[in-house]
Amino acid sequence: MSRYDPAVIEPKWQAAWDRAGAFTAVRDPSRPKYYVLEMFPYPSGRIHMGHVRNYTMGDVVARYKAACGFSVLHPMGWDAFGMPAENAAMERGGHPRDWTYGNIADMKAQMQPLGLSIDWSREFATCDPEYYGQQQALFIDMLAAGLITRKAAVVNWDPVDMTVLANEQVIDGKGWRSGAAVERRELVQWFFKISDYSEELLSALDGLKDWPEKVRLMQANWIGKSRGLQFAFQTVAAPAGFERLEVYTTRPDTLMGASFAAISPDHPLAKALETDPKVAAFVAECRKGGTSAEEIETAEKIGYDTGIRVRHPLDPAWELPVWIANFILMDYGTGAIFGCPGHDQRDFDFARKYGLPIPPVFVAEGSDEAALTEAFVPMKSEKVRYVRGFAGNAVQTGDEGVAAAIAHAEANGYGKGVTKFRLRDWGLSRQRYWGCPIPVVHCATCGVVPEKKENLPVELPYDVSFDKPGNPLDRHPTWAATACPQCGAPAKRETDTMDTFVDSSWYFARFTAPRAATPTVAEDADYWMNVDQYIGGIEHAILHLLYSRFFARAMVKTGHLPQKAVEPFSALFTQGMVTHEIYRSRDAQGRSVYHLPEDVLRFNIKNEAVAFLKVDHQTDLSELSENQLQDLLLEAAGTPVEIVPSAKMSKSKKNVVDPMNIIASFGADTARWFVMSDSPPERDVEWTSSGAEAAFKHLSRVWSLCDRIGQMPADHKGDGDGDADMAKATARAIDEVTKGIESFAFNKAIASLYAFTNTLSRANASTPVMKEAIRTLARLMSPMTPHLAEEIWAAQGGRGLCAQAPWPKADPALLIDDTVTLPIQINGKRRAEISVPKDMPATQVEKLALADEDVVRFLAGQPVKRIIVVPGRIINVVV
RNA sequence: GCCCGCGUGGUGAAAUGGUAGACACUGGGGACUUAAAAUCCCUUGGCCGCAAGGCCGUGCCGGUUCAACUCCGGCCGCGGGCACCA
Repeated sequence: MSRYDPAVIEPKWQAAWDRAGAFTAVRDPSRPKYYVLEMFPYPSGRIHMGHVRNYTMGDVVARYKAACGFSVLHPMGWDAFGMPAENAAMERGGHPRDWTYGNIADMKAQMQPLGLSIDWSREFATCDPEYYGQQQALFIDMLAAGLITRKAAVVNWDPVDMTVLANEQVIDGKGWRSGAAVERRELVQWFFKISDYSEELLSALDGLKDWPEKVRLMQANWIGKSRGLQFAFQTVAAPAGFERLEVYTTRPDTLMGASFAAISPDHPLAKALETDPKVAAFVAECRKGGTSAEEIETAEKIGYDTGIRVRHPLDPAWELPVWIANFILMDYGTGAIFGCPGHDQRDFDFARKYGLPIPPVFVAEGSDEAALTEAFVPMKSEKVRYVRGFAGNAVQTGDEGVAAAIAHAEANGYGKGVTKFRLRDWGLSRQRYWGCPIPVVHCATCGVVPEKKENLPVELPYDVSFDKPGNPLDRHPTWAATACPQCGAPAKRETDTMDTFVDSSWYFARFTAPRAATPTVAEDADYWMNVDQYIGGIEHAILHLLYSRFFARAMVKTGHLPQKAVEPFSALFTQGMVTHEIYRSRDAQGRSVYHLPEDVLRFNIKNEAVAFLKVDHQTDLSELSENQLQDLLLEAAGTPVEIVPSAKMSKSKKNVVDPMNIIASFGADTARWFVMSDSPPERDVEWTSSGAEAAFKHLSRVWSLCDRIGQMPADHKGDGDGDADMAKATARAIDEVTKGIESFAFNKAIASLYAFTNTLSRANASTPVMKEAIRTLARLMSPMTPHLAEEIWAAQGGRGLCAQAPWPKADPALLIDDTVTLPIQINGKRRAEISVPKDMPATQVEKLALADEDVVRFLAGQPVKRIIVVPGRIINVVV
């Protein structure tokens, strides 16, 4: 009997696929197409288990769809611009370009042994000038189409390094390198006008039927459409030009609960007041810290009473103080609010802190007015009783109250109902080197002028240094010097580069014609778009996917994509992470020390997991049995390590498993089989070494089963029903695996394959039926374990490559059982079961059930109140 | 702080209103073996019981239903995102 040796068979079949050009995508109008895409990776240099899982999922779909007769496009590329390359250059020397291309080569070499059905001829990296040059062409067209603008934006400013920091570079309000307190500072930046599409991006979500509901919800909340009231307060004692203070509120029904007005520290009025040193000091205090919403919203709420007053719109005699407050965002609404502490927790906390009144506007229906200990914020759909209402009924829902308040304001001319969106324009300027240069020129006479398309790409210079902080492009001696594309006078290039989200917002379109001299080619985009199945991490649920949806619209508008591609991803699947338990010990100071799984010996004693460090043993551990090892370790009391529950694999916790080690020990098919089995793909999967071994054992069992069937005498006859049973089991396996793959329930498809393999290995059917069954098994396994499937296919007389064989079809007649087993519940608890013909009428089933001896015993003569028969499902007897 | 998820045996999970624990891992027992490894077979939610069988059980509390892991309300815990990480 031969041994299952993936190291031999895997390279062999990969070479065979290559020779056959099995995965080269060809535009074939006679066949339906299928475009499957996994989110392309950042080239960190090492693939990890998350990549293996992501690409295996895509590969299962790609191979399955190819078997179903589709012309499949399954490309791969590299999201290659970004900060890590610059950080590496700063920390270790070298150049971002060399670092990146080196990593791409390393990662590609690690991906190839997985046997993925990728069309590598379409590969590109976003840092290829060929790619980003086309991105610059897109930018120029978008600029001409009015989709891009320039305005001020707030950035994290490191006052010591004199540079802009990314949010992740701001740690506890301090710059990660300098340690200096970060400030918020305004800078003029380029923006994509994504907010022009707010309504469109929101309403089109309804059409994305094959997207997870949670992603659509997150995007809808992010876009944040709200209906509210905008009105102006008349100010008292405000500087000239600030006679009115515009505010926006989504709860105008709480207007009578106003106890103060508050403006953002970035509000023009706050700026006007900065001539007062006390205001200037307060505003400076507010600007400390980073720009992230998390940081701003969790910071302690502080305020400054400006001394200015505003008149309440419903009672000019009623004056409210105007505060500057750090939690008011200039980007949202008008940058000014009225505070209603009774019904907003932030306003409540603020009012408490500064001793402002907290009047309730409404109370729960049936309650009386009482002093509040926290803000009362019921759902807007809930009915409440207004004790300080001014519009609509005394008892009404919040929604009704809001509508009535807007109507009241409009009728009385002090405000109007407006719709606002939370979505802001997309700032794309980055003051960094390793990104796509923004293709514009600043000319003293012509102003900002786009570069001519024939001068593209505007290429990054290679001779840059990373010895100082700041943007190397900005301090390059010659690069920025150019001629104005309009007047020809000496002019300066834009030295900002683009956000890397731009690169990933259209790569899926570029894959349809990756070498074209234009961003896309109409015939290719027409044939291949849209992406039929997009697969990636839930962490991209909002930004990447929203930006791509915007870009698709922009590309339609500028003629680079057909109208049908406005929603570029027809179906989306978000997969979970790969996790691993963590091994931790403590050093002399009690600090955590983490250990790699490969340095730890882990086993179970009576279902109790224990782990020890593999250290300092003179004996060669590999020669000992597990029992001997247990004895040895327990006796020697090797350093025990604590097993910490699983978390996402990360370098800092050292809970990483290198896919290359797994492939070296067990082969790619085992790694692929394991990541697809057990856990549902949208959930996190726990990597366990025992699980990987079990996967390998199972594949070895399939291998020896194939061997055994191959050696069966040709004239072997099975048991009486052996052939019929095998045919039924085969049909069921085809049906279940097909449904599993179609519904992204790969774990269930694999469970069916386990069951089918068990049936097959215990079956006694005739030789031709057994051979047919194992060929079907090979076909069904091939999306998950393509190399093993080819080997079995070839051994059992399959024609051509398994990878190019059609998907098996189940005979529907074999899927139907003649009799069904019906559980019988008494008062909802299962007490008995009966077997009946599948189409027996309910009345007859009822009689049979009540006559069942277990049922009679349980009922013990009690009268039956009701009996429910769900055909083919269950019977419930109520007494 | 805000938005979105998730929570079922010792473990990964299955069941999406209808028999809770399919399929696996681990553990326990057995066969084979001089012995071990490998392989194969049986068993494996908890409690009570000699057994037949019974009771309990899907993070916690409450509700809807003939019937709830599944739907609704509230809480707890964990994870993802929050616009310059990708």
